[in-house]
Amino acid sequence: MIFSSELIKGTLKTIVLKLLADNSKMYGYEITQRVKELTSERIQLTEGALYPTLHAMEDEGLVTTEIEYIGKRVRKYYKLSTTGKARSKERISEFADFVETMKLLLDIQPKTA
Amino acid sequence: MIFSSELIKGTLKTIVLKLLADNSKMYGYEITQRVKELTSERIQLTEGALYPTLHAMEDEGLVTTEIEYIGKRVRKYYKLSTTGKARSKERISEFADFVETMKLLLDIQPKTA
DNA sequence: GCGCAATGCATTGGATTCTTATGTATCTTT
DNA sequence: AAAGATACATAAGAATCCAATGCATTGCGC
Repeated sequence: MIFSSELIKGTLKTIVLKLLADNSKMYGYEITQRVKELTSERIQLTEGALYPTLHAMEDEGLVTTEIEYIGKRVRKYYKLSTTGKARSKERISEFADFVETMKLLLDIQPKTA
Repeated sequence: MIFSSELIKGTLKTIVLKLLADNSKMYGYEITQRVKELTSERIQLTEGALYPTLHAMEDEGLVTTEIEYIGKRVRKYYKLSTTGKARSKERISEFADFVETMKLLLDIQPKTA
């Protein structure tokens, strides 16, 4: 089951920030694959959404980039700046709070694992 | 702290469906106030977002409406149709699954209450 | 009784965000 | 040699939400 894209809206930046916080550097395609893998294919980032977001994050100063060549193929790595690391923590904790609020609102019971 | 509207995106319909599932009938303004109250002001639905959504839900057959007059003032009640009730359950459970997936992805620890 | 805040409906313009489609190029597998 | 995976990118359009605005009624304070 793939989540309706409606739900995922607004979480893309948070997801990217988290992955970059855990991995010193990643490139765009790698991010899409990692998310697919980590979520058992339930969240699929499209490149049309991801690249503009990464560029915006660069403009905002949240990430820096470096180009590598794998053979003749270009690979553009992104890594978090200091600001980006702080932003990452902020967004994740904001999401956590949001989830708690939504759970109360929707009467969602904690999973008995 | 008010959640960044970015996060709330995509959850509006789910919230409305849940409130209508719990209350046999509600009107627009009441929904905005109830959400504000239930979330300690952290989620504030704007009317510009809510009314178009309610109208869309009516077109989709998820809700039916009835007009009441309080004095001379119009009040438009919304109630869930059978389809709407089913949709409500679907959306809430989808959100619950989404949250679990995101928690894994973001390494969010369950709150020790 | 007058003004302001609250109640209650609604629409519009704009911003933001994502999707779909397309484009280019290289590398790997069959 | 073709097909699929890797890897970048943009552009047009849809969807969704926000801020602003408008109208009308009701209640409260002074």
